Amino acid sequence: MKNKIESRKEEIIRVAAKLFKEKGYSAVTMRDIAKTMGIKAASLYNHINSKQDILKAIIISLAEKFTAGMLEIKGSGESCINKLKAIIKLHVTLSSQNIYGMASLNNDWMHLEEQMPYYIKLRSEYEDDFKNILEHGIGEGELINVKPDVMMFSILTTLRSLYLWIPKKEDIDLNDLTENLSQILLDGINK
Amino acid sequence: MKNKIESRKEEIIRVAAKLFKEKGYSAVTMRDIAKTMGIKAASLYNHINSKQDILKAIIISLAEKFTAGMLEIKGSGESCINKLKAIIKLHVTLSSQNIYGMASLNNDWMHLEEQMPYYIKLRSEYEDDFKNILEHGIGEGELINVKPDVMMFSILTTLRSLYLWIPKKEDIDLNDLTENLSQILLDGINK
DNA sequence: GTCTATAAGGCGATAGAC
DNA sequence: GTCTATCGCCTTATAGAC
Repeated sequence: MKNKIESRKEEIIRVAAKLFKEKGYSAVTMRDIAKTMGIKAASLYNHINSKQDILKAIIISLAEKFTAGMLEIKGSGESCINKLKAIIKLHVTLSSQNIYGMASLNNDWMHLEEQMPYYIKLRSEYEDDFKNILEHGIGEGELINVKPDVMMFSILTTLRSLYLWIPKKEDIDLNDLTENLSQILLDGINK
Repeated sequence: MKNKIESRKEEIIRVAAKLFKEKGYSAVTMRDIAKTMGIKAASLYNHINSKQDILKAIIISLAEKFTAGMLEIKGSGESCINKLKAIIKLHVTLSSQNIYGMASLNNDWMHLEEQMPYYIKLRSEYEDDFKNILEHGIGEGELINVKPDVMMFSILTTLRSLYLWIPKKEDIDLNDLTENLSQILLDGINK
């Protein structure tokens, strides 16, 4: 893990992501970002080329981390249930490390310009891989025989919303959360 | 159920909700709404007072429907599991009837002005009622003993995201969906 | 009820001084 | 690297003709 001093560009991206989470990309102005940093809007352009570049930096790097995580899980040779537990852990880890970025990834991707097709491709491939794991689990009798579409929707929307919920619990233990989520998502809540 | 002819005001709200789902409240202009309706932006102001009024009309009416539904479920005297099934059905029903409005309810509530505190109040009370049902279920041994916060988060985020998913399945049967979701959310997917 | 014209201000981005 | 000043465009909303 690199631990170098945060560059001005990195600071802009960090501050912007936080504001994007609160109001959304379109409602945040370059003047808002600059004011939060204590400088003038024009000064931002010495470090970034455009507002769009900030959004791109936030979303694409995060989407690629999910793709890399799924690639590893796919090739792990584990059982379906263990692969699903690994996916849950992947989402808890990346969401807790990038709470603000996750908001843009979920809610502001439609404001991407040149990078939109690339983002859509990564997301589609991720969902295909996820569904493939579920279909194998059903085929080999590990999972109940319910439509894999509905299963994936249910699990993935919960995981994608983690960023909304993790910051609220200040005393949260991420291992506990991963364990509780695995139990609830895989085994249900009915005794 | 009223079946009167759609007024111009209702048309504006319907068209706006669809655009808000695609790009978010802040990124949709009055010109966008007007152009979709085939009129000029200035003409919209003969039917509504402001852009903010449109958002208010979309979000508050929907939030109040959820509150009314929860009130009925709370007083039903059913078991915890049956109350949860009724909540799932409530979300499937309201989401399928208001796909575009659900997007604003989830993503654009932070752009409410005067009505924001009222919206926050309705949402908090809904979540408190939901958690209360879960806590009773745990206390009486109907549900497994996992943190009710995590349970509620998991179920409620899935239900709140239904609007993203229902329109994709053109041939969907809402009773099937309710049944599948109940099975997955309550009993899990692990065989 | 819709139009044209316009007010009053905010937007992203650039030029050039320091 | 930050500033002031500014450009050209877009924003919500209003006034008043038809």
